[in-house]
Amino acid sequence: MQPRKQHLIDTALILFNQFGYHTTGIDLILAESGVSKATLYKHFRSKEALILAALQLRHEQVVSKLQAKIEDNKKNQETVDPVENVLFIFDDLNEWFNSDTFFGCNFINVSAEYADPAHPIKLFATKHKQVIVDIIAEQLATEDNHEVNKQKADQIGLLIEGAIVMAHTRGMKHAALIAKEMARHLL
Amino acid sequence: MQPRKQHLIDTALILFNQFGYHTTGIDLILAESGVSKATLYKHFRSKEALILAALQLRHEQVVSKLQAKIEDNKKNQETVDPVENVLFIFDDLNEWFNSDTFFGCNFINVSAEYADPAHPIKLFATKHKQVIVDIIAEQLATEDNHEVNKQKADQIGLLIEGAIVMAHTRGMKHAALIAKEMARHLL
DNA sequence: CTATAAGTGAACAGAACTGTTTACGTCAAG
DNA sequence: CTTGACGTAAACAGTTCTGTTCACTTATAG
Repeated sequence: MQPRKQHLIDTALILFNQFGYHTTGIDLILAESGVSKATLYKHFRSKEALILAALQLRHEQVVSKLQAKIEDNKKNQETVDPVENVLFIFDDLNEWFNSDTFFGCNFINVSAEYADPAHPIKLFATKHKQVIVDIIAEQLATEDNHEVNKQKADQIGLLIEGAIVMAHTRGMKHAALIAKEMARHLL
Repeated sequence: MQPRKQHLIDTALILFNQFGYHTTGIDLILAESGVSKATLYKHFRSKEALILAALQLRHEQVVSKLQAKIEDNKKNQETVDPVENVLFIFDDLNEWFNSDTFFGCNFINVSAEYADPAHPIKLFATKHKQVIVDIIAEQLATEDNHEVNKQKADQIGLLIEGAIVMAHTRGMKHAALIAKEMARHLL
């Protein structure tokens, strides 16, 4: 990956998340990144392609951080505890909400702006959410009863979404702690 | 309220919700409503004013439906049951998710598009969410301990947001039933 | 040294939007 | 029957966006 291209994606991801996908124009991304317009359109054939690349980056960030933490937990545990191996997610959310880089979830936000369920951008967001829940289900897996695991994973997923929206639209930075208590109660 | 003005607001609300706030241009609203541009700008000084009017309408719809159901429940109960007086919300959500007029929550969506917390549109969305939670807290009120009620109301609010996002971004129309089970468990 | 790939800057086209203005209908109430 | 509020149609101004093009520069590997 050429450095300019990567820099464009990095910059675009931040700006899209902070200001929205329609609101953020190409020119702002160019000004902020210091890249010329011709270069942008050499690497991406449209704004939509750049949005998808930014979402792809975010997806990889989230998934790899999640999996790294899971690996880490497994190393530091002699006995694997499926509950604790999921609850840490809410601590991560808590950190995120209280950072100065929290402007809501890219995928929830982009879903709001690209409403058509058949739109590639919306499809990507849907897929991302599904992947996260699948990873959670995997963590909750015990020897038996996969159906129950999937149900519990959906419940955790619902709590995550709820916490993000609560933190973003109501500004309640402690939403992750509320969700964590609820998750502990349910698991 | 003049009929044209009301018709503009009604049309705008539907289109904004279905297609998004930036995507939906003035011209689409005019074409769909059959009203002229001059008339629109006689009633609203800007697109933003029309958005706020549409959100106000939606706010009133949600609040009045909620309160009507609460009144109804109180009449049909000899003993007031705070839990059942809140759980019905998820049945309403379930109907909504399975209707053909579900395109996510107006206020969550508009929060995604207008990210600046000081923007009047975002402020309106924040206020709406707070009003809903306050109504729920009121329902959960017993003789003592208001602090606990507020906490439980926030939990219910979180479940509602989670269900909406789950239904909207992942297309899971049964999300309200999942949330209802979780709510019953928590209350 | 030179060929090639990558990038710049600036102008431009074309589309889409918001918002304004003007000249012209319609219709009910006094 | 006329006045005034309400509405229409259409052209227009002005801005903002995406996307294209082209002449020119820089960096680097062989």
